[in-house]
Amino acid sequence: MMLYRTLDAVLPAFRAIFTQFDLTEQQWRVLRVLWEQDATPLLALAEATLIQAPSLVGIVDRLQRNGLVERRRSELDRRVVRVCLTASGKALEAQVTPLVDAAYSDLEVLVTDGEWTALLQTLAKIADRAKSGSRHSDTEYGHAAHALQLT
Amino acid sequence: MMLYRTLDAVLPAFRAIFTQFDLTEQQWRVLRVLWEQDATPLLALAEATLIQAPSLVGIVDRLQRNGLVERRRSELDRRVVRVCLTASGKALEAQVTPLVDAAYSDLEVLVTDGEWTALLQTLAKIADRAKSGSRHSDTEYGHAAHALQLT
DNA sequence: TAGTAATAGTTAACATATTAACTAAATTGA
DNA sequence: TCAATTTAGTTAATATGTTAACTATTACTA
Repeated sequence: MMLYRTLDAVLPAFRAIFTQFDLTEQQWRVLRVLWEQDATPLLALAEATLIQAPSLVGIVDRLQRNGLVERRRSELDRRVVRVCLTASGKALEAQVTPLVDAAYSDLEVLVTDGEWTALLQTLAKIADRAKSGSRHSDTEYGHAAHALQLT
Repeated sequence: MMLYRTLDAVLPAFRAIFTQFDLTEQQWRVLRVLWEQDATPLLALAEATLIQAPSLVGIVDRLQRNGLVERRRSELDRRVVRVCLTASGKALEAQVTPLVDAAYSDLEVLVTDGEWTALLQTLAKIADRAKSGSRHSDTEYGHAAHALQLT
């Protein structure tokens, strides 16, 4: 899959940045959301980062262990756990973001503006339509419905 | 990253196929290569599947445990382990491939031919140039060289 | 209002990714 | 020819992905 090959080529540059701060790519994805909206409930964080809840639990565990975030149980709805930045977690933004932005800029130079917007549009289109197509397989018919859809 | 969102939308349709045959996506990627070129050395398999060797060891372990492949040590160069299909492994191709091809066809319908080829070309361009760019960071300079490159 | 269903988060079990270190076998070069 | 290096594959340690099941709360409904 070409998507994999592209990720495979692009990610190392970003990982090189993250390892300098003892972060993983996923941990950065979580922090990036929190830098925008602190105190996000865990499930909302899962949706925003495209990381499923069970994975996120471990990621937040490790961020917490490293003193970058903390969990706070909501008083209004005691099922909700809000993930909050600590002082160190907040401070990290100023260090990491410039490097990541610069790496993005390096990427954008590789293709023309037109190619870039066309790429994002096509990917968005595929993601959108593929997702709505696969929703039907979430019915009680399961695999059978999906197999039918393929023929 | 849009690439993630796209994979996230596209992969479930394929996974639904694989689970019917007790396969994972990675196991299928390995089989797909073997169906083209049986008896492939493990490291060559790693390169062809974009799966790193340490991951591949476990994947081949499980394929072997399920009776789909077997390991054969080369006589010419006794370091080399060739991964070979068993009869069941070969038989699986006729079952899985049609379903996967159909799923691909479903995807191709989502966008025009022009968008599709433009997408692949742009991704290939990015993958190619990003990879050659990051090769420099494999020098003795390590992170330092990379940080410089970013400024 | 008791009983049931839905929701938020977590745990469990297994498969995979990533980096470093390690073994065995081959290759190289003084 | 033998010591140093390289190569193929593996192991180890840690982080993440995936699915199912489970707990604690809250919301819904007869």
